[in-house]
Amino acid sequence: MTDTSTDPAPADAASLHTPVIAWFDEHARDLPWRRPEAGAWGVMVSEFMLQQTPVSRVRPVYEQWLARWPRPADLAAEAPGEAVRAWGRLGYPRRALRLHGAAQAITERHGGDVPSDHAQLLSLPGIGEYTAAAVASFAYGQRHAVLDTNVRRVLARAATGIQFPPTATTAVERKLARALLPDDEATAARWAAASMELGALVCTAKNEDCARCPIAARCAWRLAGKPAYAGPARRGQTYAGTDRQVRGRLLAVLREAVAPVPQSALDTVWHEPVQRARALDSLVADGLVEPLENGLYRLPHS
DNA sequence: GATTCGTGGAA
DNA sequence: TTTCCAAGAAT
Repeated sequence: MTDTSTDPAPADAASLHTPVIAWFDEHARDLPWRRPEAGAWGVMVSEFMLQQTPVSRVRPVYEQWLARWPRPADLAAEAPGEAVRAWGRLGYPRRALRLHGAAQAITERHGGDVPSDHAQLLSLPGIGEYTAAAVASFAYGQRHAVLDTNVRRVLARAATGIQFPPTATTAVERKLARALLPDDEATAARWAAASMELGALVCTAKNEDCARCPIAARCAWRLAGKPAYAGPARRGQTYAGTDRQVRGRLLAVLREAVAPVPQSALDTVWHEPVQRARALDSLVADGLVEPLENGLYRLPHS
């Protein structure tokens, strides 16, 4: 072993927490779902909306939702189609359906309060590994490894020394995240939010700003000379011409409509009849569109 | 484990 | 203009 006593310390757990949390105290964005009045329901709604959708687009829709449905029971009492309509253009509208379903489950099984138990959260529709940990940590201050794309990138760089984490979360990443979790519950929750914010604002996927990073001196990736990503090519997602685009156009028509629309109104959104029919069928299968007996279509009423 | 599922802003 | 990618989940 060579003498590395003059080199910066490697990124062990304790040396990361303090500077990252201190940075967070100074630079955290004032987001509505971080305010105390948001409550667990506000945190949960924001987490659904933030799944693959940027903060800037979520913010206005979030405000509308919380004003209209301040508690889970308020949303649960609505037709699911109203959730889909209010989802607007956030994308991935199945999230709206799942959030509505989660609100119903909370109303029926949890007395109308967002559960604090991780396993109970995980059992709700639309809540997976990340969101369950996020709600438990952000809303209830619990100690969980919150592994979103930001945290995974921060850990990949600071601790592992690679530019990007693997495509899907691995067991190795989970183990690392747990090992780096502060022992104290409140500190762990703070660390989760802080490390995520660092990835969102400074340690970004493109154009990372190491000059503003509180742990740049201990970052394994930077110390290694920031080697380029060596893993498999991350194939870009084409969109034009896909079923997803057709589904999006079909649903846009139904969101704007105040009454059920005829087939002919849906036919105008796409020229190719086979793909058009396949997309509509898939929307019906997903429960996002409700076909009526008279050949009309609408957002789901039940 | 690989695919599918929207949308729009920025580089 | 094209490409990247943004607090993932479900299958």
